[in-house]
Amino acid sequence: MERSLLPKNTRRSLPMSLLRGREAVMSKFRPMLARHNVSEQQWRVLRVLQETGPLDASEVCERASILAPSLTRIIKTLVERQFITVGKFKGDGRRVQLSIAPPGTALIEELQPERQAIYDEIERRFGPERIEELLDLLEALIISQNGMGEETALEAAED
Amino acid sequence: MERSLLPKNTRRSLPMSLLRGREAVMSKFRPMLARHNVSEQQWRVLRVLQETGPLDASEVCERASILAPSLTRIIKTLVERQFITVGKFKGDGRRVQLSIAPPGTALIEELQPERQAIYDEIERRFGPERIEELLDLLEALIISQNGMGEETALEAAED
DNA sequence: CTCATGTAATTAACATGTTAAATAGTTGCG
DNA sequence: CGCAACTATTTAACATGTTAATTACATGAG
Repeated sequence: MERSLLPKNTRRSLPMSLLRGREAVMSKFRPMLARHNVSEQQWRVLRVLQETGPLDASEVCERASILAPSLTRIIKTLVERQFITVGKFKGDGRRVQLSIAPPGTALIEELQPERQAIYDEIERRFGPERIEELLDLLEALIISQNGMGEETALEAAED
Repeated sequence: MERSLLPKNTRRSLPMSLLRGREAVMSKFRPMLARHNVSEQQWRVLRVLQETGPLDASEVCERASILAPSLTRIIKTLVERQFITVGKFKGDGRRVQLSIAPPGTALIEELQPERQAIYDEIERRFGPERIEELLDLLEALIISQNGMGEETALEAAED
């Protein structure tokens, strides 16, 4: 059976489409975050800590899809603004324990209604069923490509 | 009919899933680009110019999903490496005309086989039909959210 | 023609992405 | 115990994302 050729044009490219799709969604949330002087990434860190409870930095990186050097910088600003606290991780002196602080929780709760409204509008335009379909496909995509994440397909194909 | 609530957790969030999906795919291409000292964004500029022919900067921004200030910097490095050339745009002194140069074309052609192999591997793991499904859904998502791109859903809902 | 307005590109300033290297603490083996 | 190898985090250096301001040119109303 024949393999597909590469995407003919950049409009039909998977990385480009994922990027533009993300931008289409995030452009709705960005103004809200900007009004509260919180970056996307800072917001993701807050949400992860709120949702999961105290975590070490590596876990936050994993769950928020942020690289460790970026997180180091983000931690500084979030601590300065008292949205999170940094403590020692019990039993391993290398790790740091990150926890959300009351002002962080307050911010999340304050933004909750507007987040809901934005999400509703996105859902209304795109359709609730298609959102679920898309989330399912994305999850399947991620699972299908994981393992040997950083080696090239060429190397994998040479096994 | 009831509206859906916000995604319970960050794993099922549309922006996060799109980000992780893109990362899952790009991690396969990144090593190839790194070996040739080309960034993702530089590569997108080259591909757009190769595919479409000479364009002004705004068009490249649009097609490559790169903001104008980033493109200004990228142009400098691509010109230094002689991958593109910058000329005057006929009939409008504000615009610049970007064109791919022979070394740029050569790079794209040189990488073509490896790109194909990587793409084939991604397709093999995820499934050709699901790739098309995903691309269709992403296109529909983008179309559904466009127009009033930078206003908030709250404002849109207040009409 | 002229000036106010609008647009394309650049610059500025700061946050984040990204890879490599450095630091500090941990673990296991002899 | 003592050291080699490993792991978590940080730092460094540079590219890009992002918004606001600036510059240069274009356009249209009067």
